[in-house]
Amino acid sequence: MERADAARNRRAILRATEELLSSHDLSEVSMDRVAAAAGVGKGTVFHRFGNREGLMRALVESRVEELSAAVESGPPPLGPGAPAPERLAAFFDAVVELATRNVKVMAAFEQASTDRLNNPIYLSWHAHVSGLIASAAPALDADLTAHLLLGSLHSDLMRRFLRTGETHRLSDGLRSMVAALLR
Amino acid sequence: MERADAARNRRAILRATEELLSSHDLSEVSMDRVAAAAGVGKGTVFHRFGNREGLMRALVESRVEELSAAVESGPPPLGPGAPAPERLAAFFDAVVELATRNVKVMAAFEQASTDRLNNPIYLSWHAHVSGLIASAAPALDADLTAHLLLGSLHSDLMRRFLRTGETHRLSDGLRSMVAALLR
DNA sequence: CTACTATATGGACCGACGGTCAACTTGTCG
DNA sequence: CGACAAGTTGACCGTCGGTCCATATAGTAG
Repeated sequence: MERADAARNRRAILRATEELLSSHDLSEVSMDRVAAAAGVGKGTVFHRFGNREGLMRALVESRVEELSAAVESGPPPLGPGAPAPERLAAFFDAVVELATRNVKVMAAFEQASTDRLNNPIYLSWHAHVSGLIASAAPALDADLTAHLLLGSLHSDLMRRFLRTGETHRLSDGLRSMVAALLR
Repeated sequence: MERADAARNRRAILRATEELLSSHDLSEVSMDRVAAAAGVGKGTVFHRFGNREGLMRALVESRVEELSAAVESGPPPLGPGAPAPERLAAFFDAVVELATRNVKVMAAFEQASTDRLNNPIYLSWHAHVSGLIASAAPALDADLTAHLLLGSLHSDLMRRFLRTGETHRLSDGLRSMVAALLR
């Protein structure tokens, strides 16, 4: 069990990080500043989250949970039940939507990651996409194709299209890419 | 004109960086170490290349020149003359080959870049790919599609497939992706 | 309420980093 | 050769992520 004060601080730190990220440039959000903004000592931040990557991952995870649940047991087409191509399209729509709503957080996590291909979030997304591709187009190299598709979704691109408000172009483009691959 | 000693130092620095990158982990290649390995003062490195990103860019540029020349005025299918779909396939083959032969350098540049979508190398590659897509498949969002394809080629993925010696899977996968899109 | 313990806390401290700068040296050219 | 532009240098700077341990406190058993 986590002590009550520890839980309170964890929430305060996550909230402070989020707030700093939304109002400042990524390079200005240091661990010291996070601690100060959360009103705790720097040691506490590291005690709770291990390191910068851990903090950013926790932040991303809090945003991703909902999507994971919807994918695993929500209604089609995102959840189980719909044909693979439709599930794929729905998944990428959802990811783009999620990512554009949280660009700053995603960028922070991306930058703090040492091992982008092996973090739990990427792994679960890759497993999902790869599985769907394998069942919809057995002739494809599903594992690799999933990597290629997910690789397209980096935060720089998100920012570019978010800045001009054209996030629909992103989803549309990905949709037609998926469609073309599965044809 | 660049003075003789300056030119000599420039070459020494580039050579030292390359050597350090190939024999050490990326995180161990600091500007101090580069200077020491090149046998020059730290100030010289910054005087020549501006900052870390500039140094890494110069290193990448030296590897990329040949490809650029081949694309602009070499023989088909890489150079002008061949149909757009074949030029595209040839281009991605060449980029994968180039990138796998220089993973460490590409990774170092990628990590040091503040602005991945706006550096000169990315810009020229994007212009090339985007132009070919536009002429081969006018119905596509060429600009975006080029970003998506190029986004797939990050150094983490390179490393993954290089480690197991399966770089051909990368080229094959990209080829079929391009083929599917232009079909 | 008290005593005890496991857990949490904070901030001084650390080594390393990228980057600057002013004093100094050296190549170049008339 | 002399003079000046160009290049060189490494001590120095502020900041960063991360550690450590003396101190404080929540939770619990008696």
